[in-house]
Amino acid sequence: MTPSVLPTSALGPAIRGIDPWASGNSSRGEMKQLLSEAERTRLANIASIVRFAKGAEIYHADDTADAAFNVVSGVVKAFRTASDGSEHIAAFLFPGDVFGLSAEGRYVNSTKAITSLVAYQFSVSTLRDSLSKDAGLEFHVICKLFQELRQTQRHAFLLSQRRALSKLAMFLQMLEQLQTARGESTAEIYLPMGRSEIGEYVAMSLGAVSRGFHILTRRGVISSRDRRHLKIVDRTAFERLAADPYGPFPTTVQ
Amino acid sequence: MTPSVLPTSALGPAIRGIDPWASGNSSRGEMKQLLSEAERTRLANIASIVRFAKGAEIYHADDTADAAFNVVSGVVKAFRTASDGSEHIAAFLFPGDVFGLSAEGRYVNSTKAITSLVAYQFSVSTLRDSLSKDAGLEFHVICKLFQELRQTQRHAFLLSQRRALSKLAMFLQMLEQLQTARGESTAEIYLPMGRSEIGEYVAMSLGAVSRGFHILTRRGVISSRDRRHLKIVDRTAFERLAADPYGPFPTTVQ
DNA sequence: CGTGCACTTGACAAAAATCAAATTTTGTGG
DNA sequence: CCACAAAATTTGATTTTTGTCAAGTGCACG
Repeated sequence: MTPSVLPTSALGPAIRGIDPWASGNSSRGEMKQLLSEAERTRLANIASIVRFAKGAEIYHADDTADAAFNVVSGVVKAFRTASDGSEHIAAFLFPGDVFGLSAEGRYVNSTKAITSLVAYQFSVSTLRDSLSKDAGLEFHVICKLFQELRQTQRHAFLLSQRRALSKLAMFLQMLEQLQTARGESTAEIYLPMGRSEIGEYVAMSLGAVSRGFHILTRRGVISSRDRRHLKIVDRTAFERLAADPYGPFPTTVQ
Repeated sequence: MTPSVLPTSALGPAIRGIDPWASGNSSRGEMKQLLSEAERTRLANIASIVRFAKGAEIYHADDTADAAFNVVSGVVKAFRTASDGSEHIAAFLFPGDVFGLSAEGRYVNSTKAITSLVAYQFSVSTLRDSLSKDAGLEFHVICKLFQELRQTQRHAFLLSQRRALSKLAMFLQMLEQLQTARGESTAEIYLPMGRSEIGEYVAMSLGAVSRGFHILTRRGVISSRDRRHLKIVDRTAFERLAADPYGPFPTTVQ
């Protein structure tokens, strides 16, 4: 982990999420910037910007957790290597997400940039000080944690599906919703990760993932411009496969 | 949801968990009371004690989330019913756990008491006021969220296993560790839930769960006094099956 | 413009889901 | 405390699905 350090940018760290305590939650799928201008500026002062090349490891599971990160651009995978060498991906982290958040402990997962990555880096001890002095910030951490918890519950639900096609459809639905939440176009779904990484996230063999996409295409549910850009053609069939009782971005936990 | 309301007890609400910011984390598996005496008393003043009979529904998914709960004794399941009628259990909640925590939103899961249950009940709006006035309490909520997030990540990891025996072993390991964490005896593992509920949590058919226990018994890995009380006989074989790269209670997230 | 790595595809085996029937437990009302 | 009914669990036979292993194929990067 030896990234190049750049001067901190003007805007400052950004945490995207939903306020679970907000009243009207009409805009399903909308994630807003949780931090105020002032908070972002304050955080910028204790952060540095780091870059990682595609494929670079950011930290390794069980390393001492002395830094936390906030994604500016790019995508990160958080994974754990099992004793038999297989990898399980616990989460994909997108711009506005936070990872490594902790202190005086050890990282649970390894993290790796799956695209070229720009992120804010925080010293965990410094961050903790700032947190304890700023109730507003502390509150926003709670909001973000709520969101991560929900996202992980959805992942668990995805994994509980028995049919490969359902898993894939739910996975695509998640990506699409995250794309929407980031305010990007929904015309096409972009897959920043490879087939085997999808397999490691949805718990299917590489072969089954490939086959699954093939079948979805043959059935006219999706169509793809190339391996990483696809479109939902038959929305009805897609939703039926992805029937996810957990909506896009609800408001409550458990 | 029409529980009997009793006068609030002396001790007050209790939240069990680990402080992810605590320095030395030597005592793996230890969960401590996160709230101070004062905090518990303060919370007791805005809570009422409620009882639910075994099998009673506490609230239903998509209901308006106007109350949060803190388990005093008994076990709760948080689940979601899929469109095809099948149920997926997102979590089991034990004494010291919190559920329904949210405000002005709708519950994500349904919850049901799987044993007779005693819990503290909070009005979500009142609780939110207390939270915003008490930074210490806010901090402890963060701690508890960290722990729930970790637990959910473990659940996801369990679900990513392909072999039925591994899933079961990991499930038993979780129960055992929670038992330890609650300070109960570890001589025997107690299963408060039925076989089908186990299946709904680990994503296996009822039959596969039953067969799985049978095989573990036949192989001499476990032995059971009755359906709900079992012992680990061959610890080595057990750990090999349950090889869980996520330890009992680590300190970091992602 | 080649050379690898990532992906696809095929054949087969293994594991768990399903469906159905037999048993055991649990809870209830005499 | 016992007999019965209902519910939960075990067990068996069969089918479906996905994992595995092994070739191909093609896209991407140097």
